[in-house]
Amino acid sequence: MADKSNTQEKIIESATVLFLEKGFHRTSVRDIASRAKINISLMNYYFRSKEILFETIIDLLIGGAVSSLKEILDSDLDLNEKIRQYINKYIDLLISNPLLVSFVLAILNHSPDKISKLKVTDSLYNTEKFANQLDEENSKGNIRKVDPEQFYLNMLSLIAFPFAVKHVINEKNNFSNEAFNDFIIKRKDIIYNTLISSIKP
Amino acid sequence: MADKSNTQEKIIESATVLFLEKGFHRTSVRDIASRAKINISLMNYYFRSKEILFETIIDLLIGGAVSSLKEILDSDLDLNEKIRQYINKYIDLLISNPLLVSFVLAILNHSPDKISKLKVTDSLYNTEKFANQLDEENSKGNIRKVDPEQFYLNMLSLIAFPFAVKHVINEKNNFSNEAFNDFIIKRKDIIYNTLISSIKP
DNA sequence: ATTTGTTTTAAACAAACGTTTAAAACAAAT
DNA sequence: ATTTGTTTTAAACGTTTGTTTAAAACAAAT
Repeated sequence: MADKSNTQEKIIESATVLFLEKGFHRTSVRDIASRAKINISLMNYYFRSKEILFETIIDLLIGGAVSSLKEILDSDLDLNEKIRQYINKYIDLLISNPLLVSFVLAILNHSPDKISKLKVTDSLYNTEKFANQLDEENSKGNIRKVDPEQFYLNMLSLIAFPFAVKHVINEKNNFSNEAFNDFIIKRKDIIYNTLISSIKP
Repeated sequence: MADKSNTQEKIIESATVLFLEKGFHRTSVRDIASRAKINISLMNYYFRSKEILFETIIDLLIGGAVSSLKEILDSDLDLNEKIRQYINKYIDLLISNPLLVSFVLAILNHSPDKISKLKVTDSLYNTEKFANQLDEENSKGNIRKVDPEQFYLNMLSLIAFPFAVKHVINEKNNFSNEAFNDFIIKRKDIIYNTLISSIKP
């Protein structure tokens, strides 16, 4: 038999790049086929439709990425250390795939129904343990009283937003991709200090 | 003569809503025409192309919005008061047009060339005065030493990002649009305190 | 009443889209 | 050597896309 796995992988690889770069609607099946150097029909042969191919790739891209973040958030780590590790892991993850933020935001705003069925939901929605931890630390007098929902959103905003405006940041500061990464890596400490000083009693 | 201005406005109004909701590529000229209850050809009669109509609307939406923010940033206000006013005005602006963030982010990532020619550039790029102010306040010993670029990005992230994930926030917390606005208005103080406590000496 | 210039209309354009079809090419099993 | 099942191919499918055309409708000026 012919090499099924090979072409299937080629389709996913090419489609992933294109979907990340141009989004769903700007990417045509002919784009995908020509980049993967395969016949157009093979896209419908292996995946039943462009839509299904897209959802497959969403799962591949997002599913694995955020499950590791949820682990940290649900761990028994000390609050400060948990925040530190969460920031570091999240930023490392986004540095290795800087288009992920824009990709998710695009899906969120063009087809919100798609995201709620996906694994992102579980990992972004379930912040109960972290919220309880914040409440408990406040009861002990270790930190100020905060709305956990707002605090978590602050953390997420400071981590993710810069990747959504990467183009602007780079143009404004004449950054190369390496300079952008340096700038982002510096943010690990900055975000940590900002968040910690905002809850210090 | 017939009512030229009326139809032109109808086109802009309808196209604005659709572009904001669905973006450029998901909005067809037939969508625009049927919503404005006009003939398809009139879109090409008043604006030469869908592209030009889109750029016209970008200028209308963004141009006016951000120029008022730049005024605050370039003013001679005391640092704390400037930060306070900037946050408040920005959030008020986004509450009155909650789709603006997603709209700009979509343009940024699908056609970055478009945004650099626009008025957003001037208002987002020129943060020199604000940066100098931060440096000066540090020299006086009033605030900690900070990278102005990072601090400004923090401010922007905390303000804008929640609007980019409005859908997720609402679903997670069972928020109505009013509840979301309440949640966001509470952020005015939260963001201010977070930023100020991060630069306190 | 006729001319003039502008606005609106219906119809069609070529191009691109996602998808389907039916036959060819291929490798393994009988 | 032939059959079987899978993979690949070329061509066409019917829609939808943005845009153009040419004629009609219209209001104001002569």
